[in-house]
Amino acid sequence: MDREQNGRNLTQQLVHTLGAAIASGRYKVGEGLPSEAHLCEEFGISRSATREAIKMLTAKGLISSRPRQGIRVQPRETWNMFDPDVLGWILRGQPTLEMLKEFLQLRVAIEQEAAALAAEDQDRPKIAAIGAALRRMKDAEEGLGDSVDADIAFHISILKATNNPFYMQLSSFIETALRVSIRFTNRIKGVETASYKNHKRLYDAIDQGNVRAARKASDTMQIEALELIKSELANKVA
Amino acid sequence: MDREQNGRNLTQQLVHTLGAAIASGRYKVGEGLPSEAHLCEEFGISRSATREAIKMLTAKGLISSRPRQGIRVQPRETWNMFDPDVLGWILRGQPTLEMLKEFLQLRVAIEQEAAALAAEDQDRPKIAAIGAALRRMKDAEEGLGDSVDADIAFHISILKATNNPFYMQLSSFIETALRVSIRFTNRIKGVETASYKNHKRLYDAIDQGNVRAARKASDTMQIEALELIKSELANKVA
DNA sequence: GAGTGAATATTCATATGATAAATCTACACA
DNA sequence: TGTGTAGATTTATCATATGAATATTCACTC
Repeated sequence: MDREQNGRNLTQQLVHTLGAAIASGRYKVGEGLPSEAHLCEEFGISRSATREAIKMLTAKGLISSRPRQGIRVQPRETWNMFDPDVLGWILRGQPTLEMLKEFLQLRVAIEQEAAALAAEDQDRPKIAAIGAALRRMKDAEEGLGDSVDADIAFHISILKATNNPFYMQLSSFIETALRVSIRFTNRIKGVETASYKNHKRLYDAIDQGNVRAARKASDTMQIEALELIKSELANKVA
Repeated sequence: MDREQNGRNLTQQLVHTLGAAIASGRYKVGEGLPSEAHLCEEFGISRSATREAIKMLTAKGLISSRPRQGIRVQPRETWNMFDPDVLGWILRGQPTLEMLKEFLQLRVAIEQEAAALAAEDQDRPKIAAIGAALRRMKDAEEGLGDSVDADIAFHISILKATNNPFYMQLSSFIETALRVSIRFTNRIKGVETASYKNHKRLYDAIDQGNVRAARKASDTMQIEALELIKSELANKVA
């Protein structure tokens, strides 16, 4: 194993190496990974480090480990899909259009309601943070700063403005999903899709506490992207 | 530590003991847990077992561990709230009304869209499974079987009918949230709140592929509960 | 006195070897 | 054919030693 990989320690490195391998399907569900002893040899590290990596992957639901049975890949239903690492491993591979659609179907649900909650909650400092993110998007349109980062920051700031820890916790999920989606849609359309106008409409609705308008603005933004992907999917099949 | 705790091995036991302690707030965020060596002594187990438990909790985002700094409780934002274990530890404690409200706010988003997706997708076998769960609810009303279990099975079957792995993965989240919520609302109202009629309306909408009606039926079911909790919250404050 | 940097001590990280526990497999036996 | 037992394999746990990282302290310089 490449011991220079980032600043991570051995255990972390192995976790990411194996996690990515499992997510990519290199090890099939149900089948076994190499045994503990075999992994040590393969990566040239001690049993402690290996076992700790195995335990971390177990905690994320990717594998199980029992005496005499060995280490097995668990069915995907038990994977902690909302764990940022797991999500990253899945997406880092080859995100299929199908997968992108599934992401967006969840984003539609989450972000729409988040916008509504933010509008309802009226936490002024946090709404100000949304405004700041909006300005960053405008700046980005004029070449100042990265537009993808600004776009993501905007969406995250809305989640934070819900003051609901569950929505806040979805930040990393949304961030990952969004980054992949944006890259993908930009590739399809050949242009940047982030539209300042749509985002401003959403911000204004939240700022004014207009729950219904906030929900609608969020919905509008996402349905576009979802339709795009669905039509791409249809093309692929045809 | 009680070595007879379930069939779990030492590491698992320690994970659950510490996880529950952290979630309950026994160890404050930012502050340190006892050091590795101290934990070994306290629970009478070896360093390997202790370290593996620490790694599992790290993987779930509850703690961090660095040389010379020790083991620290991470801020709640980094906890994997959607990990069934973490969620269980949080709820097993004393779920506050506030927390219940937050759950429900997420359920509203998820289940509403899930119902819409199920109606749109029209996966007949899975819709049949929703019908079966509905019948179990009816039976439960007549004293055959547990009504809470039947209620939960109904909601889970809708998630499965979306054919979207992200929604499916939320099953355990919804199950936990639902079980706690039902117990709570029943206590408040002094009666069973599961209403067969509402659930049937939702099933019919999905069965007929009526996306709009499905969304609305799901929404109606949950807004009721949310309003109940909100008014309880208002009472408490007053 | 303030700031800088080296020495120190503490704590986690890794390695290794030994033993225990779990459980699958196969074989002998009824 | 079914059942129980012995053996083999693999993870689980323990114990101990050494390495690496870093917060703290304190002496030193300006």
